Amino acid sequence: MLALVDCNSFYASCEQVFRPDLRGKPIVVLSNNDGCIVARNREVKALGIPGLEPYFKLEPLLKKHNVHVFSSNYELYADLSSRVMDVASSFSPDVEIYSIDELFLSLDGMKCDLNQYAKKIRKTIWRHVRVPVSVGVAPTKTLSKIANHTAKKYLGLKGVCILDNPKKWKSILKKIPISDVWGVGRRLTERLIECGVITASDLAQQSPESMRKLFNINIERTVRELNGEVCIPIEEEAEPRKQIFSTRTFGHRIYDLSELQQSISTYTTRACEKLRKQESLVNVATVFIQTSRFDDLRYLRSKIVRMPYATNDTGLIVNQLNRKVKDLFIKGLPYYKAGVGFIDLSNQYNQQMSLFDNHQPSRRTRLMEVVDSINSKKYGSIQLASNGINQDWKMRRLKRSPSYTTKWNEIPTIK
DNA sequence: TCTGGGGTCCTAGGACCC
DNA sequence: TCTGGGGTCCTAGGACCC
Repeated sequence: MLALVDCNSFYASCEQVFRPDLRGKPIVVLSNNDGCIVARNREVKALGIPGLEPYFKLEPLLKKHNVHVFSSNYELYADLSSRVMDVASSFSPDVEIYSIDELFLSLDGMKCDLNQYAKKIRKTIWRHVRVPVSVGVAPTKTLSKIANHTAKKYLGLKGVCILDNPKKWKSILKKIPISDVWGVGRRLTERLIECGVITASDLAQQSPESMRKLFNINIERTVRELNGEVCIPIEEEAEPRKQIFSTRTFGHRIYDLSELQQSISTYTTRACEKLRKQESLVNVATVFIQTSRFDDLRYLRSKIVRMPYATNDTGLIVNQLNRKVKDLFIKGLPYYKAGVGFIDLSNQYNQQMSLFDNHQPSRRTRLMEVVDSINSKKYGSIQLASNGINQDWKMRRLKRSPSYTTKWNEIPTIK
């Protein structure tokens, strides 16, 4: 058996941890740049306010209902997330942290009442971190997602749902629309409904082989998982990413090549940190700049860049990419977003060397290690001048709450 | 004043070469 | 009148997740 522990409207719950006065009040959290609503708590959902909609469109409605609005505060969420993960991880030797707000726990070999155990997980996390979670228990990841979804939906279940035999999950699956199944998105929903597959139960009854032929191997896995057959195992060691991206929309439209290059330099720095963390080197990268799809002048161009050798050297990569930005840049356009992606990676310790190829000088490798170790103590202590000083293009976060747990001068005080 | 997320993986199709 | 292969690289965009 497998437990999926998932925080309830995580970002909104984080905003309440140090603001007990907001308990029971409606709260939304906005995406980067205060663009879209990305988290709504139960009270907001009850008002019928939709998620992933532009904030400026819903602002009047939110004001009318006295909804509390927060910019995203990733410093706070990341810190509270790691506390939730620490506490939850103490309940199983085998865990997989799946995203910032959810993790899978293997309960194999546990000789205990699953319902009692799930309740204890929930209660302990609340006591230690003051973040509410729901726990879904089932034999496969896909079913535990459904169990978790059910635990959240029916208040009477008190945040816990156990689907440990076919009889239990079969009756639940009939009530779950196909679009709520993990791995089934908007497009697949349309196509499945055309085939008469409306509920999760309908999908579970399809033959896995024919689903593979009609769609792809992932749907086959979903069908099998809905029947209790494990196809997607717990991965304790995160597989290294095959691609690494860092992209952002700007705080406002920018027109200036040097500002674009500052942003590319900053995003490349971030991508390089992810790259070194997973002990990879980049062979091929891509860089893009674009205008908004809502502006009259649509422009999106990207460029593939081959590195002279497999590298994790921020300085070298920034230099290579910023040269290409110059080629992509057209004067006079209102740029809205830019980004970099490392699309061909190899392992740092498993390089196929050639007698004549260049490779990264070892002093550069050591330099990167030193930079990372300095920045691990205080992020941003040391960075390239090419990132810019003022960074006027950076995103807006006008309604950000304090970083209560990660900045000395923002620690809450008790009067 | 003006506002519209970010990340990973995958694939269709065009350009180019032989 | 319309057709005629195979491989690689690159770009654009889609699908899904949170």
